[in-house]
Amino acid sequence: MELTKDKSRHHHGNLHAALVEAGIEILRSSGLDALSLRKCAALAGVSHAAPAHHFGNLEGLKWAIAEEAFARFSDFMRTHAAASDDTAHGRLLGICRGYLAFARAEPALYEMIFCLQRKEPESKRDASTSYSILRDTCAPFVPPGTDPVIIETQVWSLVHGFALLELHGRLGDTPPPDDAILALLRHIGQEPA
Amino acid sequence: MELTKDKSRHHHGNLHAALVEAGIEILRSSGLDALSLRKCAALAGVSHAAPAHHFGNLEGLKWAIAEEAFARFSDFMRTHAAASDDTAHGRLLGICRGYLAFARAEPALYEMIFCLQRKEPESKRDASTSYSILRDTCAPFVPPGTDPVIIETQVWSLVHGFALLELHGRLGDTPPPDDAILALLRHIGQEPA
DNA sequence: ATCGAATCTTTACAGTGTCAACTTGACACC
DNA sequence: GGTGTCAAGTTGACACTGTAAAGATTCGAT
Repeated sequence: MELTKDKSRHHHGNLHAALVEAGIEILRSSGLDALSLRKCAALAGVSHAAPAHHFGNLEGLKWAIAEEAFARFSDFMRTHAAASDDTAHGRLLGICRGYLAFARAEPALYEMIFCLQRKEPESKRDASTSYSILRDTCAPFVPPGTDPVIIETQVWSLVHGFALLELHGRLGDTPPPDDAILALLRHIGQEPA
Repeated sequence: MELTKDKSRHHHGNLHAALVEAGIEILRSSGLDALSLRKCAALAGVSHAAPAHHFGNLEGLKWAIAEEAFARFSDFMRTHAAASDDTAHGRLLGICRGYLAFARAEPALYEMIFCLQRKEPESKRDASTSYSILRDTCAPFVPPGTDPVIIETQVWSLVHGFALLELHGRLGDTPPPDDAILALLRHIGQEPA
């Protein structure tokens, strides 16, 4: 059951990473509610109070896990963007499909990173790279004189809302297909007729 | 501190409603994480195990609170819709503004009702009336031959995503104004150019 | 080799959900 | 009136949680 053996040594060597990996494992197998400091400690083969020493508290551990999760999340979007048409619209649809694919592939991870209340500014290496993907992909659709944040927030809101509604079972047993929802993005940046 | 006095009687009389009200009070003052069976019991002036007798478990209590919350949520949407232009677009913007206003006025309540994982089909009287408001308001925008669920999900996703992103602090200190985001809805139901 | 600091363990405590057994009260029935 | 029955709450217990304090161990620099 333990991910790391070698209980001989007092010092673990790389406990930080081991605890993050244990947390991801628990999230995957048992969901967000099952994540606890003590279970991570047990899975890493370490005493129950060790995680607090590294991360301060449970929220600290969650942010550490989130940092790793954001990296995988960005990869998902990049991969799906590369598999789409090499046009502005194709790339936009691509990252949206990647976004939704990640939410379905790693629901607990997805829910954790986005439902985690941000109190301090996030570290440079996690969410900001995901956001820069969004920003770059949205750039061709920003009309002159418009704040890019508006376009980015429209896209993000639509995809994020859809992902969460489906994840929480609000869309019933047969949610509408992704592309039907994403079709709204064909009008992104257009002036109203 | 207790909401209900009269500790003389063994039977409370209306403990169900009292516990729901206590839960709402706790959500308002201390947020979603602070909600617990025991605190509700204490606030209602009753023993710690009484809530479980009524609601089975914590999730049962949450669903009971959600039922009341959905009613207030529907009122919010109706009120804001009535205060908007009496056109199809005006009503659509109205319920969206009501949606966002509720999320800001009662963030813990909002987060609870929508992040609660649905396991059994919801009871008839709660979320379905909120959804029928959405359905009725979206009806004028459904093109012939299109599944109405698609239009409804597009609207819901956009507003829900925006509300949650703002609530969780993902949009920074100065989120874009509501109407700038909702402007995307001017194209709802249109065929792509 | 030694000292200090970082790392992890041990112990302890309060709060949580949940269960089983018990008590109290209300109500119908004879 | 007495009685049985059942729902409504209480009490006590248990396992689990986060978190803090204090002790043990190991690493690293001097």
